[in-house]
Amino acid sequence: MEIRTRFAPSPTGYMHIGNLRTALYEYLIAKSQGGKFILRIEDTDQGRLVEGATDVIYKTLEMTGLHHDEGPDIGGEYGPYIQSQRMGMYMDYALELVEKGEAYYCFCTKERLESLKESNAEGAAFAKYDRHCLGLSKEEVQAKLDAGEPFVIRQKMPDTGTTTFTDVVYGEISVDNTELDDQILMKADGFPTYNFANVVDDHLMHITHVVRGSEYLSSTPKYNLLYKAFGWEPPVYVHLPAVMRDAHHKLSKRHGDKSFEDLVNEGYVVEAIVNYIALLGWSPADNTEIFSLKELEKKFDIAGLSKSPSIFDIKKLTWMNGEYLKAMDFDRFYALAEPKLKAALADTNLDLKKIAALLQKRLETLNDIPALVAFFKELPTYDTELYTHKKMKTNDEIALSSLQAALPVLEGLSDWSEGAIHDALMALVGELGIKNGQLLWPVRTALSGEATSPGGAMELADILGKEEALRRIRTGIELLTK
RNA sequence: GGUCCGUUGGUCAAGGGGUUAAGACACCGCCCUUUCACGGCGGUAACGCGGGUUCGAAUCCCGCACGGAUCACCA
Repeated sequence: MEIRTRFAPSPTGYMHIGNLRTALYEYLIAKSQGGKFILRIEDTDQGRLVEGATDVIYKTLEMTGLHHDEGPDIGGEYGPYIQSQRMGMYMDYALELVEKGEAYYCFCTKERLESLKESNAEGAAFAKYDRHCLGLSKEEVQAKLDAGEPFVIRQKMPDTGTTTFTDVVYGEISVDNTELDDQILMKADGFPTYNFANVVDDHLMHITHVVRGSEYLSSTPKYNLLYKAFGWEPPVYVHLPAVMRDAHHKLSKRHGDKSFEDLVNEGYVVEAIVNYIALLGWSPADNTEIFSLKELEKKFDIAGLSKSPSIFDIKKLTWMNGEYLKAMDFDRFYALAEPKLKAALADTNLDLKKIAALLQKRLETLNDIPALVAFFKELPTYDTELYTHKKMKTNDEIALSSLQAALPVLEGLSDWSEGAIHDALMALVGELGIKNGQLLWPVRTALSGEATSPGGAMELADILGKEEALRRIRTGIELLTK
């Protein structure tokens, strides 16, 4: 049987990391078995509708490579794939259940339900519906219907026994049927409740594996009973532990946690984000950690899913991002870095590619670029203490004489290339009989004005160009002469 | 409160009766090096608690504690 999974997000305007991980696993469960991954937009919460929100979903799936096989934008056999366009069909299904005696009309007012809860007493937050309307005769129901009384349709739960289902990650779970409330299937406005619509949609779309957050674990018995009431084959359930911000809170946009697009804007590469979240709640049979989506499709196995929540660790993502940056070919890296470099180094004639090449092995995120390259544009004011470096065996005095010796040598260079600069400076080191660092550290410092820089003396001199490099060395000599 | 679920280093996690309890991130140290990085090598650090079962328990069972989820005419 072909595996079919679905991603059913609400269009909220951004892609939550937890949702993206759910989508990833749904995609992988299907694709690792040659199945289909379906997109269904659950937009029935009119109050939460956000302009352009569905585009965010399409765009995210596109960027991450989680291509769906069926969906609102590309169609498919079991549409429509937008829930708000399916609204007409649910009442018939609910009525079918009423026919079968698996559901019943309820005319109770909200006020009555309210008072029911209040009378429930002793701190118990939960009150089951008292089935006031279950005993209504056909005639009574018809009379109320004819009178135009508003109604809902409730699922009739079994009075006895237990409902058991097997979840792929959590194992066998049983619940006493007396725990189950006669939940509402159709609301008074004629629309289905989320739970009901979900079951009907999943069945109609031939979804074989329902993959969702573990918060649905406790309502799954009701889902299963619904399938049973219809005489439908229930799906395989795969409940996923939450992605947490810390030990006590789920990741949430409202509390300032980053969405997928936030991370992208902060300079994280899409592949690294996907790679990292794949590992939040799942681990491969071997010990590898870095893999592409394609590799994941081969490697993925439901057995590697874990039961306990995992905390999103931005530090590890950051490390992984650096790994991706280092591993990608230079052209791609340059394409990503160029906009940042251009912005940071506007109005200069610097060779951006050379700078990018220096940067590639030292970056963790693209957004680190501006701070790392600012000195190329303008020499920062710096303290001469920078010239003192224990390991390089330098101090102000040595730095001054080194810079003074280097100046004429560099001034006399006609070929201003990294190789030529290298040869000239190394020759000078030999001539002076000092250690490499005693010449090169002061030069690097004078050129950058920073304690650390992407690249050493020769590289910086080359990129800055003869005129600017010499100017900075003279500035260094001046500072040290005071 | 009822019900359901979870608990291995700071974090992600492997391991499912016998292990010196993997690996990765982070942190620390050393090496390499013209800085910083990269790279290499090494180090600190964990089975929530209490009972059982067993020759032997991180692993199986039962309690407990702690944490989370859920209990809408929301999705």
